Amino acid sequence: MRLTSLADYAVVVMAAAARRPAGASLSAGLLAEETGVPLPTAQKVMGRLASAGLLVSARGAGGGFRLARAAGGISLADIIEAVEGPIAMTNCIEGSIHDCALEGSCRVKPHLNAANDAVRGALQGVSLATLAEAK
Amino acid sequence: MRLTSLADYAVVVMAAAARRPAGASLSAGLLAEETGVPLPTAQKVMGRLASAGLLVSARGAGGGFRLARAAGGISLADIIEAVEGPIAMTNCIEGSIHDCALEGSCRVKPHLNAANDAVRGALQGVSLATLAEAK
DNA sequence: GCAAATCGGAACGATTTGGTCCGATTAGCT
DNA sequence: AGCTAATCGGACCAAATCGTTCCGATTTGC
Repeated sequence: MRLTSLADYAVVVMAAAARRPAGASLSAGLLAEETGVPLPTAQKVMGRLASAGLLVSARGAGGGFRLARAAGGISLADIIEAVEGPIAMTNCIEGSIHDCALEGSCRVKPHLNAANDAVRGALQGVSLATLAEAK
Repeated sequence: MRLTSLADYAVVVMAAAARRPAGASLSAGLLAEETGVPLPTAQKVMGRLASAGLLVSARGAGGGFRLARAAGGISLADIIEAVEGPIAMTNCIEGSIHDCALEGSCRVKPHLNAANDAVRGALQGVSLATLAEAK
């Protein structure tokens, strides 16, 4: 139940981006310097955020990133899923993966499913706009 | 945001133990056979559950494990913490660890703290008695 | 006193993760 | 129009964690 360092960095970077004027072009170098995240790591993180559709990227000189949606429309769950993959406490909750030998006779799966929804709901309730607030 | 396989197995084993009459002596071999969890893995998991205080163990022939408390007094969060360690989404939330270079100037930490409490609350709200129900 | 059964901890291999680097692409300037 | 500089995108490699297995310590029952 711990999120990876990359996801942690992703939250920090996204919050920094949300504090900037909307529509401005943010380079990975700029946000890395502002947040203190090492540049190569920031590049990797922002790349994943872009391919997940949370950031839109522009290549070449003068390029960079910008938020794909308003900060209020991006949730903490979105950011975590962009970097870590689907939020599923167990493999058997993800629809496509069935590598659990106990599946079929497992008695606890439905309960875990409910718990997973509760956790996911808690993370979906936190918007990027909130994360960017001064506190 | 995915729990490890060991924690997953721990939930399955604990639910199986809770379905048995309270006070009975359950050996690792018995629960392994009943749940389908490989025996060596079940041993390791139950060892951790015992040292965390969720199970009490008795050594020697005729020994085994039994629940330390009633099933209603054990939460899903307890089981996960016994196997995985404290539920803390980021290192900086755990009090004793301070290996984040951003700490001190980090703007998002208080918000993550609130999110962490929400997740933890969702897991504490699920009791082992519920998990042991037929569905 | 002996033997069987069970827990406890240590060691190994595999998978995932985190970090770094170099190539592809595009705008802006000369 | 060509060139240069800046920036993203993907591939590669080291490190840590996780999962599994095995063997030794301990205790009851005969």
